[in-house]
Amino acid sequence: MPRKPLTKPRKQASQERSRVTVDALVEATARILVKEGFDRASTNRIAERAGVSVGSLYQYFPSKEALVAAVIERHRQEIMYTVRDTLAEIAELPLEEAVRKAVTAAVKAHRVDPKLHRVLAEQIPRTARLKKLDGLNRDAFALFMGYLEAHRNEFRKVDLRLAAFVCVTSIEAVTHTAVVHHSETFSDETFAALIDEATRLIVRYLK
Amino acid sequence: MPRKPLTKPRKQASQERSRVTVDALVEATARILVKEGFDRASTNRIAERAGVSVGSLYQYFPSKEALVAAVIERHRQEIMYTVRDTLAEIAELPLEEAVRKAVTAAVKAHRVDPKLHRVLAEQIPRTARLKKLDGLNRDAFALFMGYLEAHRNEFRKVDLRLAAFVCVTSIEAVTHTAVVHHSETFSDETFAALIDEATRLIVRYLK
DNA sequence: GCATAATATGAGCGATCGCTCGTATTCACC
DNA sequence: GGTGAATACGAGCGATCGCTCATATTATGC
Repeated sequence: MPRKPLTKPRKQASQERSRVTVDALVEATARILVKEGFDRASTNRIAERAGVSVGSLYQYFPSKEALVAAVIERHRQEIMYTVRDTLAEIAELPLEEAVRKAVTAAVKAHRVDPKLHRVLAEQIPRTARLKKLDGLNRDAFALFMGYLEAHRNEFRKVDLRLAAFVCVTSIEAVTHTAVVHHSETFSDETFAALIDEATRLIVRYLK
Repeated sequence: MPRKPLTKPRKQASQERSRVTVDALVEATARILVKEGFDRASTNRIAERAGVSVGSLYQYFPSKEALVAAVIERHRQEIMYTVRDTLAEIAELPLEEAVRKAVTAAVKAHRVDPKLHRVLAEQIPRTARLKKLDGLNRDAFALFMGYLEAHRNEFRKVDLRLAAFVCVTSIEAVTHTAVVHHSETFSDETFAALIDEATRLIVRYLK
C-alpha cells in the first residue's frame, strides 16, 4: 500500500503499527497542507505533527513528493466514493435529469474537504499533481463523451468532443469556483439556484 | 525623495541605466518563470540571467515577491492593452454580438504570452498573485454585470449576479483551458468552432 | 576637475530544506 | 528469554534559498 516507486523503493508495511504510522503521516500531510500551505509543509514538520520521526517517514515514502501524491490519491478515492453512485445512474436518464445529476455530483465532489481541494488545485507543483487530479477531469470528460455519443440523435449536429469539452470545463469551473472560493459568500439557496443555473446552461447549450 | 533605510529600499530609478536594469530584471524573471518554473526561479539566478548582480536586484525590488508582482503587473497591462478596444464596444451591441466579442477578447487575453500566463495561474503562491490577477477576473465580472443590468429586460428574470458569475466563470475556464492546455492539440478551425460554441453556450443560457 | 549622489558588485550569512544513516527499540517466532 | 527482522529514532549533512553590506564604479552638477 505505501509503495510509490518514484525514485527509490521503500519498505512494505507488514505490521499493524507501521500501517498506523503511514496513515498518521498521510493525515498529517493533509492537515499541514491545509493549515500552512505547501511551501511550509516540510518533511520535518510533517513527521513532527504525525508524532513520528523523519527517519520513519522516509522508510515508507521515498520523497516529499510521494507523500503529497499519497494525499492526492486518498482525496481522489474519497471523491470517487461519494460520487460513484450518482454518476452510475445518469447513463439512461433523459438529458435534463442527467445533467442535473452530473452538476450535483460535481458539487459533491468539490465539497469533499474543500480546503484540501483548494490547496491541491492551487499550490501543488505540477510534477506531483497533474497525474491523479487531472485524471479525475479526464474521467469526467470520458463519461460525458459516452453520454453524448449514446444520445447523439437527441442533439443538434456538433463535434461531440468539442461539446463535451465545453460542458465539462464549464461545470467544473462553476462548481469549483463556487465551492472553493465562495462557500462562505453563497447561501444554501444560492447554491441550489446555482445548480439550476448550471443545469440550464448545459441543457440549453446541447439542445 | 532622499535617503531611506537600506533594509527595505525600493529606489526610484532616476537615470537611464537603472531603468534598463529594472526592465532587464523583470524580463529575466518572466523568462525564468516560464523556462524553469517558480520553484527554480531564485533571485541569484534571476540576477544572473538579467546580467546584473543580486545587490542591484535588491536595490529596486525589496523581495522576490515584489519581482514576481512586477511581472504579473506587466502581464496584466499587456492584457488590458490588447483587450481594451474589443471590450469598449460591447456595451451597446445586441446580446449575441456582445457575447461573441467578449469570448473573442477572452481568447486574445489568454494568448498574451500563454506560457507565462500558465505559470502565473498555476505556480505562483496566492500571497503574491491574488491582488492583480484575480483583479482581472473581477473586472470582467463587473463589466459583464454592467451589461446584464443595462439589458435586463431582454432576459428572463434571474439573479443577475448569479448569472454573471456563471457566464464569466464559464468563459474564463473554457478559453483558459483551451489556450493554455490545448493550444497544440486544437487546430485553428477548432478554435474558431470553440468561439462559436462558447458564444452559443452563453447566449442560449441568457435568453 | 572634483565632490557627491546614484548605481553596481558579489562573497557570504543565517535559515531552512529534503534526506541519510548509525543506532535504539519493539515485534514475531521458537 | 533469546534472536533476527521490522520498525522507530533524530542529529546532522550538503545544498540552496532569500537577502545584506562593505566596497567599487559611474554619472551628475558645479
